[in-house]
Amino acid sequence: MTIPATIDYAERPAALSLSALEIGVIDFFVGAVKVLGMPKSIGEIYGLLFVSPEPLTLDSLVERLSMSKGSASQGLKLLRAFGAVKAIYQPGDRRDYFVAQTELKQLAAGFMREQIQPRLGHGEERLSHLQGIADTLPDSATGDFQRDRVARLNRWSKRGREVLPLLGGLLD
Amino acid sequence: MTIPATIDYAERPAALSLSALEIGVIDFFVGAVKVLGMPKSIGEIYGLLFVSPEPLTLDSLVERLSMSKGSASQGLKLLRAFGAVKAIYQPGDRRDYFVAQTELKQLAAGFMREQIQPRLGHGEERLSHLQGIADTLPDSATGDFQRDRVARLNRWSKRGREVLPLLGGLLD
DNA sequence: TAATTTGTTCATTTTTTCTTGAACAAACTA
DNA sequence: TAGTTTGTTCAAGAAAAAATGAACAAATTA
Repeated sequence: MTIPATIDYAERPAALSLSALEIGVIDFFVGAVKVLGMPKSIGEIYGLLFVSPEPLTLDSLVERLSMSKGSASQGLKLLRAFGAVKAIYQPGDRRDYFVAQTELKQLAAGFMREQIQPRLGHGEERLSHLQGIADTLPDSATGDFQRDRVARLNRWSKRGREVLPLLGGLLD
Repeated sequence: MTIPATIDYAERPAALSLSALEIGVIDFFVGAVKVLGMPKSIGEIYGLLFVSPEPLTLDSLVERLSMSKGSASQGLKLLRAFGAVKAIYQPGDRRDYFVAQTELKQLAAGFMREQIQPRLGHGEERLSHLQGIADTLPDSATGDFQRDRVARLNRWSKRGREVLPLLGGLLD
């Protein structure tokens, strides 16, 4: 298929342009990952894989999203760690092909495991350190107040550990 | 109480230094607000109010946290919008005094209302736009696949609207 | 073996977000 | 009224996060 001489391809280099639906879906996921505090490139990659009926290679993501190879590689790495994307084998082709994993429960579990749990762990450590300090506080009004605050933090933490696992059940 | 001449107060200007417990609690909240995607200053302000037995003025926050008046003012504004901090009236003093609101359920509700709900609203809009595009897709394999994807997004959205309100109940 | 394809890593640049501080307004006080 | 205290806003600077692209490694092919 040849190209009419009147079109200026300097504007949009070599990329196969995205359809309105693709743009819309990508836009949706870019917004979603922003809510979760992740970079836009993650939403772009996942979004395009999510609407694509066939698996895509790293290079096709780079081309269609006009994104650097570095970003695409890093983004896919993270998405695989989440279990949000998986690589599939295509016979007779050395390249990796990627597809979106679309089970909401699984996506939530991956996000929890990779992003939330590690940080909560730090919180627990800090909390036991705090408990140590609280135990040495003088037996004054201020000391009592502050011990009470630390006790409250411990209740929050306990509540968090009880509630988070229930979320999985709500998403099946 | 006088100050031994050997200590160099040039390092830490005029601020009343923080106790180990205060530092620990602030550190805990700085970590927590990071998880929620908020600036560290928010965690510092809330943390100090949380451990303080008596209400604090804007100026005392500025001084004890070595933070600019602008940050403190902006931070308190946001925290009040969340319902995480409230201003209380002190007779005979023109200044505002602030205390931390410490009901977990209420904190979660404020976060939901101010940070999450508005962004979910945008998502809903985008989604109905997408549905419009999906309806015009040709009756091909690709069209069917992509309509299915949009249908899946709608199910996710519906599920989200069902599940989020339940969270409040888990935190009482 | 040399050249090519595919993908990763990471130092640098770009972009975004946060903080600061000065200008301002409102409420009080001398 | 002029001056002070208290708090807000916002432009500009600083810091943090994300994207880029070039160097590299591994696997493959000629």
